[in-house]
Amino acid sequence: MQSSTPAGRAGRPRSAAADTAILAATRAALVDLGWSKLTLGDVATRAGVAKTTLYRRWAGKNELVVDAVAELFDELELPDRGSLPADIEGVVLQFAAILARPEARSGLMAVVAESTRDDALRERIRASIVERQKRLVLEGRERAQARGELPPEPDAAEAARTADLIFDMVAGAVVHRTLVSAQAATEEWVRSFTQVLLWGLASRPTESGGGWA
Amino acid sequence: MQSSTPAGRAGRPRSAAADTAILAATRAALVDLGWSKLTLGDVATRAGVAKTTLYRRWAGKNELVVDAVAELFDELELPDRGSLPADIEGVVLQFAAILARPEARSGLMAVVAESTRDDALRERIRASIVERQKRLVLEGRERAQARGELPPEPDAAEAARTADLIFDMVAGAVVHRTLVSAQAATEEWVRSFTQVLLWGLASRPTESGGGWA
DNA sequence: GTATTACGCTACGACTCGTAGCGAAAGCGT
DNA sequence: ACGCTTTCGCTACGAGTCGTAGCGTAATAC
Repeated sequence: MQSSTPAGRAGRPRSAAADTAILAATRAALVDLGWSKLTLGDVATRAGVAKTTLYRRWAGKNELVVDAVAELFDELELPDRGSLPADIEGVVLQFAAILARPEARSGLMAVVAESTRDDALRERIRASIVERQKRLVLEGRERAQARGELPPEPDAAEAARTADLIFDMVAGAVVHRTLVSAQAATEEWVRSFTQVLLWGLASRPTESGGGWA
Repeated sequence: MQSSTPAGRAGRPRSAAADTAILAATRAALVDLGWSKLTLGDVATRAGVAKTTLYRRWAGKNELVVDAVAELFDELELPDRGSLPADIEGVVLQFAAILARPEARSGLMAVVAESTRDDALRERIRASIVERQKRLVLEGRERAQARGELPPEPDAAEAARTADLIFDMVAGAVVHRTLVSAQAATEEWVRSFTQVLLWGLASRPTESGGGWA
């Protein structure tokens, strides 16, 4: 016999308020201290919970920061600006605005760095951030196809490869511009970037050889 | 009266061998431990020097890792493959090969993350890695112009902006592909990426409005 | 009411940090 | 050859963080 509660075990349930408080405290600590000087003890104090509570829910600093940063990117949405170039510019500007926030800057790159030696962490990042935001590429393409700006995709595998390429180019360029080159992704820059991306994509063959434009 | 030695102060000179040993030991430690678990004491032991010697030469872990990683990218060179697309594909593949090495993966992203909160560190990265490798973009453009594949640049400022855009797109996309998406930059991927980049750039107006193609 | 789980708190050994102090070693200039 | 200057290796140190264990209490399901 199953219990009446869905997946509920017996006993005192975990406080959902504590979760949100901890994640918010983590972001605040990232702003004040950055990743390397962030300590779990400090986060616990800021959140008003015991350090042990933190260790009961997260395996370590990496996992905690991934979850704290992942929430930031959930506010991304694809604005309907009327045309594909305008849509892309809009979402890129949103992405740049998030990366301009210190809690995203220091946190995101740090966990990516750690993930190069931790497969489980990399998978956590992929699932909770990367794959989650790839929706924007897919939505954008669907909307452009509905507008007639893009042709339908004949080959599903090729379409997936193209989506991956776009995502790597967009996210990579914006991250590199803002974090490595340390220059703001201004509207002018975004416009130039979008133009290069779209014209370049227009040249892509559908596999056989010729472009579709 | 100046001393005869160029910039030499009196006293025992610093061992150049120690520098190379320390940087090599740092890369070895990055491979074995990654950035977060790398300790300066361990590096000193691996290099066969005292921990105090290390602190006399570098301010901290960040600066040390920047120097250790920067050396990796100095082996990049622009191969002459006969055409601009082929040249780009060649250098991108080299870049991807370096990023495939664990000492580059974990080290580079970690110091970039730290640099978001440390202006001096960011400047050190910019000078010793970013600006240093931007030469590849400039060389590639010059060579393509000599071949007649690209027109001469009328506006120097616009040319610099374009070079920055190219660098952000190339480095960003490769880094994102290999480190975040965690997929190898295969020849097929590099070919697709290069095609998009070049076709996109071909569309760029020289400022007035029309493309030059 | 009872079983079960989460929570807050304290304390702990192990480890790393960055620095200070010392004597010895290695060049530089005369 | 000789002193001057700087670096080097070594040891030791207080401060801080880590992750865990143990305990009594609080909150929920049955």
